[in-house]
Amino acid sequence: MTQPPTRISQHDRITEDIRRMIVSGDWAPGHQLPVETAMAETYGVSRMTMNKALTRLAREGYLIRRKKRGTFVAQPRAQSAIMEIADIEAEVRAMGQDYRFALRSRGARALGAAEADEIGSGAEEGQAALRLEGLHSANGQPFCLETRLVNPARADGVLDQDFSTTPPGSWLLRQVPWSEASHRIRALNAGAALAEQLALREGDACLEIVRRTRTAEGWVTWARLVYPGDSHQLVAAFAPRAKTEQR
Amino acid sequence: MTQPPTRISQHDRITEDIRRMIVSGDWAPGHQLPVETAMAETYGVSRMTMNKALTRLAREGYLIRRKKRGTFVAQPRAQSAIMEIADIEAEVRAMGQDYRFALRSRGARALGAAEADEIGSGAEEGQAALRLEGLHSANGQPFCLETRLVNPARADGVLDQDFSTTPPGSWLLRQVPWSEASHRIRALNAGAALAEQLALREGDACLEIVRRTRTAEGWVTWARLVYPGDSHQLVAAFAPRAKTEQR
DNA sequence: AAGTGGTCTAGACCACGTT
DNA sequence: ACGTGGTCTAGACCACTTT
Repeated sequence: MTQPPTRISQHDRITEDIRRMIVSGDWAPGHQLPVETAMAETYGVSRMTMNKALTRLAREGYLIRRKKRGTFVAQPRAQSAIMEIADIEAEVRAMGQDYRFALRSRGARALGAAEADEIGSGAEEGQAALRLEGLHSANGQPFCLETRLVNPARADGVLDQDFSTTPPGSWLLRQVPWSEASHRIRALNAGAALAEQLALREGDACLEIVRRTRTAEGWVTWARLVYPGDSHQLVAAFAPRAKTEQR
Repeated sequence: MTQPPTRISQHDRITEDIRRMIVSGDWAPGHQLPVETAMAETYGVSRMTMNKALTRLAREGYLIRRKKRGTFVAQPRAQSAIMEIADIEAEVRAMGQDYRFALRSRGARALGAAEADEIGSGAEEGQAALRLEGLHSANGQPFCLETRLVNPARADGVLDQDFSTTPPGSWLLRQVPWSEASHRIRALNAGAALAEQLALREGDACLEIVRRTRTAEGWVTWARLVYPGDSHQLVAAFAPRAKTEQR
């Protein structure tokens, strides 16, 4: 009952073993696993340890567990996947390129009705907001045009902050901990103004990402990021094959 | 020591309690939590139960735990987020629209060098592949043009399958359990052929998603999905504020 | 009624990293 | 050396669901 000289924990070993059976197809979706106590005995561990592995696989979406029914291999999720949207500065630096941010315009003003509606999360017409527009560039080339609205009530000191060369996103990230964000991605044709800012021809395809950030207390910031479509792409590596943490 | 008449488990209650402290900002990033034993006593549970809650929060990315150092609130991740890419049929139906798939072309042939390179995951020039092209439509309007390559060696029976009205994605999902996928998203201008297929004007912006699917044994399928950029958008709701399952 | 997973405990030993 | 989290156990009771 003593552990062999391994560095890896029992429940990790068991978790990986079962996961391998599933992803290799040896255990097809719908396959029923032995009962917990039997598997514990098979692996030579206590039921608690076995339970830890099975519970984890269930939370990750590989298994479905039902009382009295048993434990089954889950159906893979319908062609869905997960895409990470990275921080712009980190993304540029990760490519080994020089990163710059330049503020183009700045102003404080009240929200319009359409803006408040777009922002959501309790934003109201007439509410004060800071509006910023700036350009992210990589090796001197336009990389992303950012338009941003910030709620001064949810970001203390934002009005005193100098964003002339520091992107507001980075500052906000440090100041407003643990906010939530929603995203929307689409393609659009560059208009005249956009084309000039991004050094494109009018009509060129661009990738637009709109990010809305909030805390439980209300909206924090709204950001629109526009990338030249031919040069930029979002990438998600081979990775999360199971569903997200379900909270 | 007996439980009060709650339906919720202790570790879930504790997990949510701590999570709330973090997302509300009461515990800022970097904040050090009391030691596990002390917190267990505070909550009136055993150390194992306390550990379950803390371990889970650490796996979800809210906490960083270091031996001898202690447990700390993590820094929020750099402006990253998670985007789900849904199944096309489900997506259309979710909008309450009529879904159709129509196969445009089909053929079996050997992979070219460039194709094999693009597919990756062990795909080799000269390897047999099934090539499919079809159009997904919603309420009779072109919704997405799909170009797909399938590895017959990894998808038994695919050559005998009739995809004239059934999208290959749905079939593959049922046949090839628990594969992994990587994704790439970008914007592009519609060429003449693409514009005709999607009923757009030449030059209109489109959203392109390339999905590569594989199992441990090798590549399964490669798919290119092109959406009219102005009508389609990817959306990720307010949700995963913590990092993905780390595996 | 019975079988299954869900939860919880009290105690123990270990690995690791700082001191 | 010491303090922290990491892991593990043997046993127990409960909740849920099907028979």
